[in-house]
Amino acid sequence: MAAPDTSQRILDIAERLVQTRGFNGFSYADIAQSMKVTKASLHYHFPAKADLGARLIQRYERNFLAALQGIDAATSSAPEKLRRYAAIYEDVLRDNRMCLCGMLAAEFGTLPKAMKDDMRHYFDANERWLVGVLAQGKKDKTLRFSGSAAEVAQSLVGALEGAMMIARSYADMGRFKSVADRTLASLAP
Amino acid sequence: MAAPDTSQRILDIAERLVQTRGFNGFSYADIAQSMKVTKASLHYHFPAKADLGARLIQRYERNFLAALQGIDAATSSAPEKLRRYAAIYEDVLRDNRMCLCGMLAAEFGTLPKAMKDDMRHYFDANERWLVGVLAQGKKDKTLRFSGSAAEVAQSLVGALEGAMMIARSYADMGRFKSVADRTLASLAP
DNA sequence: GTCTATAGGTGGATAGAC
DNA sequence: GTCTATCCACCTATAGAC
Repeated sequence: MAAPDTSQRILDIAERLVQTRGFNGFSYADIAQSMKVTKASLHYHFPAKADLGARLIQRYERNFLAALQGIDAATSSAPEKLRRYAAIYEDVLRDNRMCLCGMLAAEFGTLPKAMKDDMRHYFDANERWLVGVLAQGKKDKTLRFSGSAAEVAQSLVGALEGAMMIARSYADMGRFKSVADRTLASLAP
Repeated sequence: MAAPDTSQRILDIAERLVQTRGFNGFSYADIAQSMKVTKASLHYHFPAKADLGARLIQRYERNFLAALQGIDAATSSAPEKLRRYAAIYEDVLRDNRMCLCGMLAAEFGTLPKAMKDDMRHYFDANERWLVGVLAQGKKDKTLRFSGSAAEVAQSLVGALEGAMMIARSYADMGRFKSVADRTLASLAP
């Protein structure tokens, strides 16, 4: 097993920094110190911070979608899929991180255009998957809800992101779990 | 009516900046430019940025609690109180702002200790008021929910903050309204 | 209270040697 | 690919005149 290449290691460290401190809350100096290289080396891999940011979101979405495919492969029950979906958020929070794109949503006003677009692309993909699960659950009567699946998907994402953000400020996992459980329970038939 | 004093005008401008760009997304130079004074003048009123941040949260909480008292004075119906509570968020969002403390929750990892404490104080006060409304609604059977009022209050705050944050990224008020309506409807008896 | 001037630090970014 | 050295813009903050 080769060591992960430098670009990937940079992304790993930058990802954690954005998730804990925000895109405006870290600098190349932070990454350089953590990797024991100079700032100049980092600019070889990612010329501008905006490049780093965009690549960060793209990789995050790719990994997230892979996790969703993993859920699809592991279970066919709609309620169980939603539980595992919420469990992904829970794992991120347990690591004291915020969702990358939830964090960027707060900083939206200061982001380069490309990052704004990539961020929305992430939420769109997210909600498309949820709409599929919700439609399936409604069809086989394992889920019940009023309104469109798209509206419910938006509510779910918003509720989980918001609960995550606040629970992190209280360093209280239980707070997140209780909200997640309540939210999923509201879809029980 | 005297013009608002300088400290208040600084707070007004800083408040909007934090709500749109985050605490790490603006500088004294931004305020100075907007007020047509020098940065040095600002330091006379708020020696350090951390002082400004803390006073910002304290004033925000005071104003928010006053708005909640206004709701209590205007109506005695629990469901109507919740609708007006959500309408406050909606008004903030319509102005292209995020909730001040929702924004700070994202930046939590980088905030001075005093600001962290003040921020949680805001959410605590917020939830205390909601718990009162929820208890009243349960008692007079105008609201129905399972679990404790405290859990529901936390879910409400999280759902509204999260929906707000994401809707702002899409510049889509409808997105927020639909989530808020759904969330309140889930408490109907 | 507000100004000019400035200190001392950090930000992102580049040139050019190795 | 990584380094040293450096640029310049910007940051928070202070001293001292007015």
